[in-house]
Amino acid sequence: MQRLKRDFFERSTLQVAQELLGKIIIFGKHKLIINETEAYIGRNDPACHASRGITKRTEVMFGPGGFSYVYFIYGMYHCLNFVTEVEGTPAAVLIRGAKLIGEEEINLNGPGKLCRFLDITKDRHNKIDIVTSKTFFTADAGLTLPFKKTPRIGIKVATDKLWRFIAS
DNA sequence: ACCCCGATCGTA
DNA sequence: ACGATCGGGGTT
Repeated sequence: MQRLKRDFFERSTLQVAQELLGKIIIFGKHKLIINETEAYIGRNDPACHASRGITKRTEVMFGPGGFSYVYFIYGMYHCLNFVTEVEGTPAAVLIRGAKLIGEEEINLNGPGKLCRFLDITKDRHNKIDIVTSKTFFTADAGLTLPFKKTPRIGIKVATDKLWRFIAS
């Protein structure tokens, strides 16, 4: 198991989003395999929070890759992203689905469900450097999963982009 | 201070 | 197909 370093995240967001499939998230005592992701890329992607400029919420996306971006949505749910690209290029990969390893193999399909299960909140888990954290990080277990590309879910713009990647 | 909308989910 | 539920961000 090789921990993912800064240079893994500071690359093309589409590349990172695809390669994150099959990678491992270590979150405290939990281990999960990522099986669904979406890419949100910069100022010209109207679905990307960062396309409306830098705010308190989105500032982490403008920083270096390898940080968590956790936001609150619909008054009830949190969503987990990993920031990609180098500092100054705001982009991130939304973790839409993952499967627990070891313990009961629950499929956490949906970004809200994933965060609810792991009790991830923006107050505690936004802007964490997952390249250096000892309790929240990602790793390569040598697994590559075949996947399909589809439009992103739950957005009303840029639905022509096939930027959702789901293990198949 | 006010208003509209949202990278969701469970139920119908 | 729809409602729950409230923070974020833009506007006044």
